[in-house]
Amino acid sequence: MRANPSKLPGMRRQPRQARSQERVNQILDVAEQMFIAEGYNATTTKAIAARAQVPIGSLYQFFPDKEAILQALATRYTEQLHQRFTKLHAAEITNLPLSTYVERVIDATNQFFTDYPGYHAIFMQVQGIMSELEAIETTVDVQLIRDWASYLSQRYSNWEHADYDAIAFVLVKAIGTLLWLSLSQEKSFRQHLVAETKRLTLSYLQSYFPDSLTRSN
Amino acid sequence: MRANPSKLPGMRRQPRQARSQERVNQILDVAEQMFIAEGYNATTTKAIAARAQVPIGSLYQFFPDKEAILQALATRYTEQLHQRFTKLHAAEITNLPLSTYVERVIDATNQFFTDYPGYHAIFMQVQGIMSELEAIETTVDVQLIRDWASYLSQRYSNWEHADYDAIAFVLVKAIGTLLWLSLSQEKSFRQHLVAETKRLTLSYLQSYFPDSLTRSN
Amino acid sequence: MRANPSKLPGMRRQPRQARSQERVNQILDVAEQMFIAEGYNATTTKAIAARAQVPIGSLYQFFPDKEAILQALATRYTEQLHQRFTKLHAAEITNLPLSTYVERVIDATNQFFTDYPGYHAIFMQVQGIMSELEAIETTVDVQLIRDWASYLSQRYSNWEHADYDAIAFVLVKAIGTLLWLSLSQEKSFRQHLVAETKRLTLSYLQSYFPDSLTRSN
Amino acid sequence: MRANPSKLPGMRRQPRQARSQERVNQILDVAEQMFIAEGYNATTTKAIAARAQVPIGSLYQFFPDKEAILQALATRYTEQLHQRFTKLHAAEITNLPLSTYVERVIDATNQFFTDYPGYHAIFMQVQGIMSELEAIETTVDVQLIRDWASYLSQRYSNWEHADYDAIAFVLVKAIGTLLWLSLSQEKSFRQHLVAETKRLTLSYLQSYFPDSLTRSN
DNA sequence: TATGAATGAGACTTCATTCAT
DNA sequence: GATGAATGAAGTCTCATTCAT
Repeated sequence: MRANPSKLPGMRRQPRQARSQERVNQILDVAEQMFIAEGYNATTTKAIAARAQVPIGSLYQFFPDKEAILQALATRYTEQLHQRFTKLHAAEITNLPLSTYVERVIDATNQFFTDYPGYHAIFMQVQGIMSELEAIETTVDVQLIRDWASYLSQRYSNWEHADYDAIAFVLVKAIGTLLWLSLSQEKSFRQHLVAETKRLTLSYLQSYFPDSLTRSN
Repeated sequence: MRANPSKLPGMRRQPRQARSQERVNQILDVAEQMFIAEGYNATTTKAIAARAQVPIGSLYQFFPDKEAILQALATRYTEQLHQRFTKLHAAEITNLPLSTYVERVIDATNQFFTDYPGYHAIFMQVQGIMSELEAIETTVDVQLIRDWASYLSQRYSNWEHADYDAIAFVLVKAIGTLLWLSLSQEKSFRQHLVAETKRLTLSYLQSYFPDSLTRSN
Repeated sequence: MRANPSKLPGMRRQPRQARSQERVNQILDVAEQMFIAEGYNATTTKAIAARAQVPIGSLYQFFPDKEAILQALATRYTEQLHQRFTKLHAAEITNLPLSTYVERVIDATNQFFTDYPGYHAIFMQVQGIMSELEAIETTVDVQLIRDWASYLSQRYSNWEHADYDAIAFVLVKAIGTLLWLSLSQEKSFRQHLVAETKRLTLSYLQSYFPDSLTRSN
Repeated sequence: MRANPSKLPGMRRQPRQARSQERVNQILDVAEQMFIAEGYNATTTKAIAARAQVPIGSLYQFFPDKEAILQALATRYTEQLHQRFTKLHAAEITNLPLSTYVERVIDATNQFFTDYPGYHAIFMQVQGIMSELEAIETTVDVQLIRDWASYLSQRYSNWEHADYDAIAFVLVKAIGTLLWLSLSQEKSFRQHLVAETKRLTLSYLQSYFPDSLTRSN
């Protein structure tokens, strides 16, 4: 159903030879590091090319402009996220208690942010850089929301009045933001934040179960 | 972009004369609009000065550099937010049911985003622009988190094992992100998102009440 | 733009195979269109190759560099002009009244400019592109001037003190310039210009006839 | 009736201070030389700035882009030409024999080309560079044609069926082209060309006098 | 103090030409 | 021979900031 995973949109030329593909990855890796370290605007195409050991002309043969590098990075993240989600839920789909499920999901997300520090770091900036609508479509989370909405609607098809898309949106964005922000907090506070994120998620999901009646303070 | 060797945070000079204060506000208003419309980087100091009808030289008397305008904008938001929070809670501190309280808070936050569209729009971009730690300190939310943590710890001092700072952090960031993102969604989905944000908040806070026991899926 | 160290004038290889000749013509046709439409400098060799459906590598087998394409174009024009001139004068050499001869020549020239709009359009630009002397030699008109001087010196060998080369030069350049410039004028003014060009030519040639005595204003 | 002569269109800023005006002239002088020597395209803005001893940034403060320099140069030529024409005809308007008038005009034009070698050299190239219509309006000759048409229509108001605009166009363009091209010819041929240009002009003008009847060859 | 002309490093991108396959 | 990916010097123009007036 998905497009060929190795087809990065925004790329000028589809490298067919190993050397080209290698170069594209070099460029992407370097760009990722530099975007994180210096910011998108402060990173020059010349510097990316230099650090990637690729002539600037070649860089522009693969990517029509600087923004296309960002696009390609986004696509790469999307693929990685989708894979992780699929793998996790393939295992998780069995009947685990909700609290355990939440635990696992948050931990996995946390791990993802550690493995790919650029994920949020880069795409926060991008909001104000790309043309508005494009940016929204580009937002890497879109695929993840789709995945999660699909999972929830299958697993908990009995929830009433549930808009699975909205729920998935809320989960992805809230968890994503909180865990990402937690990364730059002091260790002790960071742990609290992770714990609170789990509680937030759990209580939110629980609220959808029939026996979860309204309570007052 | 020449670096400023004597980098002073905030404003260079506290204008004491009415005309100066007026000019500073002019500049801030114009900068806010332009940062939203064009992005921080694409907005030139010259353009700000021109639209604000202030000579570029004068602009640089009030603000040591471009970033200082952002700082000043952040400060202004912080003050506005603090005021709103205080006003709201001054009234709200009376014993409203939690669900009503949540309702009011979310609606007020929503209103704030409508009144000050620059709030999130601008500070999302800024992450990658400012030096990392500085950016975090600058984040306007800091004051709001402080306010809310303080409020919660007074109001619900009986919660056990509660880290009010973490709770406030989670609330501010989750609510802020979700409502802000909801702004750019289609009306119908937007309304769902707001409703879900209320549910998220409510169930999270409820989870702190003693009678809120664990339930399985 | 790397200079070509072994600069060969004209074409690198005389294509002997039909396919090659076809490709060369394709290239020339496309180059002609693009030079007119976009200008010589704005037209890239890659674009010419692409539109001509010829690999860029092959283009460079036929033409040592971009300028050689211009040269080849010039040569092609020269041949076409020479043919037309010959054909016209083969018929015209009979004893037509001078006014009729002028009429026919101007009309034919006009037709040529319509048929080959690149003729002047391209070679005006070239002045500033090619090295000075080369440019002059390249000027396509050279052959035409030779043809005309030869014709005049045979037909009007009785003219005294006549420098047929200079006369032909004057005729070719004046007529060429005026008719070419007339092309971009409004229709009504254009017609006046053509008529004036005829008058200019006729009165100039008439001035060489013995009975054409000096008159005062 | 004409706009302020010191107002060069295409300029970004009207220099009010002596130093600025000096710089603009510096830039224009240097650009003129380089456009002649290397061609418009081969001349870089950086090189102009360097040779004019003006920072590149300042150059761009006076001229929005490279083409504006050409425009300014055109305007400068137009003014100079207009002045010369006016001066010459102020004296010439007295009743000189036509042949003498022609002699004087051609000689003066020749002198102009010697004094301002860039006049034709530059604007020949420009045809294919500027946007079409703009180029035509820009062409420096426009003012000269206007001047001459005006002069002729006053002096020879008795000519019948005469379109003074077309006549002036023909004269300016034919004389201009021939004399300019003569510059790059060998001395002896050059002299013939100048003589022929005079003959061309004289016989053309004479053809407008009543007693100038049609003659056959 | 107020002004705005001056500065120049550096950003992004292009393109004629080559040469390994 | 035929191909087209690779190359990198060089081009135009921007803009935050300063400082002489």
